[in-house]
Amino acid sequence: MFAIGALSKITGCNIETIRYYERIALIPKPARRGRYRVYGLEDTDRLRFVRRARELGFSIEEVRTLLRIALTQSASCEQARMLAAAHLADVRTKIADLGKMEAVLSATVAACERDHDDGCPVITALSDS
Amino acid sequence: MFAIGALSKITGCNIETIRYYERIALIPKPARRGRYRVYGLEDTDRLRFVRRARELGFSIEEVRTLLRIALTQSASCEQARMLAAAHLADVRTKIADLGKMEAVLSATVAACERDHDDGCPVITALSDS
DNA sequence: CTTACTGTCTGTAGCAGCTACAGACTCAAG
DNA sequence: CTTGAGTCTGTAGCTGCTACAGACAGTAAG
Repeated sequence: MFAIGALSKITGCNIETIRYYERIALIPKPARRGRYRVYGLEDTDRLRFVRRARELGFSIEEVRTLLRIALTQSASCEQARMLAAAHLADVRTKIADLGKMEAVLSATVAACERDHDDGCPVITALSDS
Repeated sequence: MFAIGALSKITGCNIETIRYYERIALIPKPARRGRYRVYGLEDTDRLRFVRRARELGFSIEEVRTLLRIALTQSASCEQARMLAAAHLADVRTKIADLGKMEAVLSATVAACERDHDDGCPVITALSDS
């Protein structure tokens, strides 16, 4: 049994964020010793789950769903896979979008390093009609 | 000279967004005919500039700086390049982060498609200590 | 001329997902 | 007894829009 600061250190999750997750009921309200929150191993596991899912880019609502799936006995694998697959597609789209940005940016920066005599290529790239 | 709806269509920028950009002084306050905003070609150029910069992922503050650079005679190429290069690095970091997510996600989804007999791999990946 | 419709106006509130206070309190060590 | 670290609640802020509500302007058809 430990306080919020310890939980924060263990999980690498900001104290304010932990309280935020509690407020939005992503993690359950913990027991109290006096007015202080006290946590146990289950809380650690749960928060770690949340944090990992967040690190993989799942939205809060998706994490909520994943938790629901994880906590039911009948652990609906199908549902979890669907969710993860949809999110994966999302991530791939984002990578593609960023890839396009990267291409344009690196080209313009390179052009700017080569010749910035008649107008900055960076500015030109944004101004061209 | 045209109204905000036309500007929106020309630039592909949402009406509400145009007004938002005006409010935060990213674009100048346009002339008015009665209470209606009227725009000209300069406004179109400026908004296009903003929109392009945003599409390349520059933040509002970065766009502001880019505009300042673009609008000064002495068009500091160096500054623009620095900004773009910094942003490029940022984009690359994001791509790398998303790439890591993608790897984990695709691996787990694939595992889940293969065998979901003893526990869903998706859920397990999030739960493992 | 009236009616209807479309476009525009201002102002404010909401979204995600935190983060950052202020100001009060509790508790253990020195 | 004091000091410092940790914790508490509650609220406001961040980015970059987006979505209303409720009013008004301008045009076209009947």
